[in-house]
Amino acid sequence: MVLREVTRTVGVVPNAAYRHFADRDALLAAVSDEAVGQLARRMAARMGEVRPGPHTPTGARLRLRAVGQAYLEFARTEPGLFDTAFAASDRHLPAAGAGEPSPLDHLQSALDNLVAAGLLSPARRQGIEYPTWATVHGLAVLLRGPLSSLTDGEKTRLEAQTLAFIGASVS
Amino acid sequence: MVLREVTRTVGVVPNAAYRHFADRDALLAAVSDEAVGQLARRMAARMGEVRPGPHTPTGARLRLRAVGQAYLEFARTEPGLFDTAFAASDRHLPAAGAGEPSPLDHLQSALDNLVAAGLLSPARRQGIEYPTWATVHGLAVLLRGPLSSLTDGEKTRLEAQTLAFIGASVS
DNA sequence: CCGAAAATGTGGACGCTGTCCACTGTAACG
DNA sequence: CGTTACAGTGGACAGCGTCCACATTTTCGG
Repeated sequence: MVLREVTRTVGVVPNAAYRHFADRDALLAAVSDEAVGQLARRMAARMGEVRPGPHTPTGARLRLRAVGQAYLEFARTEPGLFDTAFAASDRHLPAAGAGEPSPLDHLQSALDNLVAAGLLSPARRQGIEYPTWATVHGLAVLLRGPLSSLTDGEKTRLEAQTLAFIGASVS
Repeated sequence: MVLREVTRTVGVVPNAAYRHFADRDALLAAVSDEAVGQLARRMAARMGEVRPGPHTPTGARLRLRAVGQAYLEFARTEPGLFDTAFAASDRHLPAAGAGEPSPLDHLQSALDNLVAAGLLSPARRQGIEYPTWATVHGLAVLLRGPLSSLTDGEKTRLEAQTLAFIGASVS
């Protein structure tokens, strides 16, 4: 339900796709990589909008919040890309080589800022990116699944509460 | 990739399924409901194993942990059912009518115990089931996706850290 | 106990999907 | 200009979910 659909919107016969992608999964993986990149860029943009310096307490806190907000915003405004990003790609873990920073990289640096600002002890910092990621990711998934019947207002409030929930555990 | 597969393992022609389910999605929803029920029962079982009383501080904390552990254990030992549970069902939100308690019901009561034990203020209790659920659910999803390459030991440690993460935010 | 009615299963077909093969057209370039 | 790589075409295949008409079994009230 993907390959033929893509070739159709491109206006080309299904087999033409095989000149560019090995199979359906390779096509999906390419879209997934693009989605991960978009998410990362959106995170970077939201972090860039924060005024206080990254090593000030408020600056660090606002940056962590910005990362989470960008994640949830992406999941809500680009549901298709969000789904695809987590349906196929291996690009979530920081790229071994160079390349643009992954979403996880941005989360890491936001958490490092909290440490630099003295809000998070290095001991608690250890490995906390995963519970943090899980919380935001889980909310994004639940909001598109079992909680999809909530109103937009309720969803927004829940997003705020969840980011506060993270803040309480992370400092 | 479901309907014909099921009828095949049952040893029956594909059309026979239509005597029992309206279509593929209805079949999937039925399996999903069963999966949600199994998850709920597993939670209840783990909570039942906790010795200290539900309204004692340790009892309340251990019950919340038991709920989370049951969730993560279910996701790891029954990946197929876990996926299906969240692919179709509407039975995650507490059943409006009677019926057996949903997974969310168990989480709610564990959180209520924390309040009764004096570990969680009623104000913070408000709506906290969703960030809590999101954290555990998100971890379960990430462990089967981007974090699937972790060793079993790393996964177990991460599960423990995540439950501690919740504990830090919930009390 | 029998016959009607309900429940369950069968066979064949349809349009859709991803995929393979052999073939055609077209652009690049020494 | 001719070769070579590249991109697209046409036809076919098996598998999927679904629909229809038909057969078989099970259940039950008179």
